[in-house]
Amino acid sequence: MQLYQQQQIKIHNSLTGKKEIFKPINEGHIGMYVCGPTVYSNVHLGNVRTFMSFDMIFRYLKHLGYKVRYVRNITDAGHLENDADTGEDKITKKARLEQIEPMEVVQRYTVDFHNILNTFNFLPPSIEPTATGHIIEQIELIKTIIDNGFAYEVNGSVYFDVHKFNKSHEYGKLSKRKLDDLIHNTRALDGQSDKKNPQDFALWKKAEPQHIMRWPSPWSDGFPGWHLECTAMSTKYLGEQFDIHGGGMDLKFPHHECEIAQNEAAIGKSPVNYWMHANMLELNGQRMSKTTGNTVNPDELLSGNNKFFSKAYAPSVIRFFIAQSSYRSVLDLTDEGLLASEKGFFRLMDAINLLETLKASDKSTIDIQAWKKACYDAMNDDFNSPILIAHLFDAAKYINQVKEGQASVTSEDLKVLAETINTFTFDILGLENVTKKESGTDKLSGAVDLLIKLRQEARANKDFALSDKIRDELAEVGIQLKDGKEGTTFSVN
RNA sequence: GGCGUCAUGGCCGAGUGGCUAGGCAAAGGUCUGCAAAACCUUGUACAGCGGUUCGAAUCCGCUUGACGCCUCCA
Repeated sequence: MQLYQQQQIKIHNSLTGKKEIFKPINEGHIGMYVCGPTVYSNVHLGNVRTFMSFDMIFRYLKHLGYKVRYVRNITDAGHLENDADTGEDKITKKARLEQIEPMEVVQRYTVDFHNILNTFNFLPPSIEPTATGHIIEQIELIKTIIDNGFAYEVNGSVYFDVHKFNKSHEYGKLSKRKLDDLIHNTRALDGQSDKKNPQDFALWKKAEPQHIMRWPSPWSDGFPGWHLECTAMSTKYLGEQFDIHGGGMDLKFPHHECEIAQNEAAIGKSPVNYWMHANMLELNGQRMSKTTGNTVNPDELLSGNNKFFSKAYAPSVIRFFIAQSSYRSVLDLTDEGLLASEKGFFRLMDAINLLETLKASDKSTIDIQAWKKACYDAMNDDFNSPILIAHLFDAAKYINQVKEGQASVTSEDLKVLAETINTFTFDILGLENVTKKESGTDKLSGAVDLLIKLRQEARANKDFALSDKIRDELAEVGIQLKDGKEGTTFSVN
């Protein structure tokens, strides 16, 4: 019996705008695709937030016993800079700017991306395919769409015929747009386009002579269009229809809309059962933007080397901060917010670290099974991590109460409590117990225990000058002493 | 201009047609040699204006404001 057979998940489906009971296509198996980064610059913090949300979702689904194939692509083929035919590939542009090979740019920023995600304790996806590794699949997909009559070739480029598609299908159903509205609101393009209609989008672009990234195709030496790679790779690894497709809110239109259109045009089926969109991350109440300077890189946030934040924050603190809001809400990144989360985070860690010191009684003063169920209920409700965290704090309070002798727990319940809180905090939220030192722990705690003992003696002798000196100077090097009923413990900040 | 999302206490941030979210901050108390930590107690919030309802902050309409997409962007 797997856990998922006892838990019923609800997911907010962008397609319907409602929370729906989640039912995978194949029982016990889940296919999940998330649009990955374009590796032409350092990974964006907002990007990290989105992937972190899906990392948590991936972790929870796995915890429930599902066999999850999680595919997150790397876009390394570059997207067009604009609609015009003179549009330059983003990656090519950067390469020229920096006088290096396109694939060198891709390599550098792919490594950066992985480094950042590792720092944040991400689980790797099951498959991380690259767009350049799937050119053949994309060409085959274009052929099929042309054969089905939904694309046309002009001067070596191939475009998706949105108007024709819309006659038999519903273009815009994900983003709730009507083609008529789009027609009336499309700006006039500068220069000439080969497209029949401005709403059409490229499946294949003929490469200009100076364009370095290019592949042969039946139509021209060129490169695939913006939206094609995700369709090709999701179909290849997850099948024509799969369970969950995620990404940032800003990808809803046109990117995801076009993915649906490509799938329906090629295969005749809508590819995804549950579309999930993570909301935006703001910095001090405003969208992050390189042009206005209102932006901070993940490594700058982690190092504290930036002008927005008063200090460096541990990766788990940032993770905790993000988990304290719902993935569907706009989240405002501020120094105050991070400071508040940091305090809460360490309070939670301190409580968890007290678990092994708790003494069991013959009676529990809370209903541990009800608490455990509440944790699952929170995550089952569209992965509501803020509610889960509220329950974790309830447990922290309970742990402290038991420690203080104001509450009690049976050894059986203590086991359930410890197991559950560890599972949700570390396995599912992906937090790391940073107050526990990995190496040198024994030596450090041996030394601090000695100081604690000396301080005890000083206090017994009423030599408070000495005892306070030990306490205060330890605090200065980041070691906080905590006097409790059972003696003194310490934590390292 | 079009489409969409959202407006919650000092701050952050959930949720809900009638019953405590939670965190941070604040105040009082317990403990302590004094502190810190921990625990206990306290705050009665839901943009404005109408409407539906026995009852709405929660549903509907309008107004105002913020944000996203419509052009690469998670």
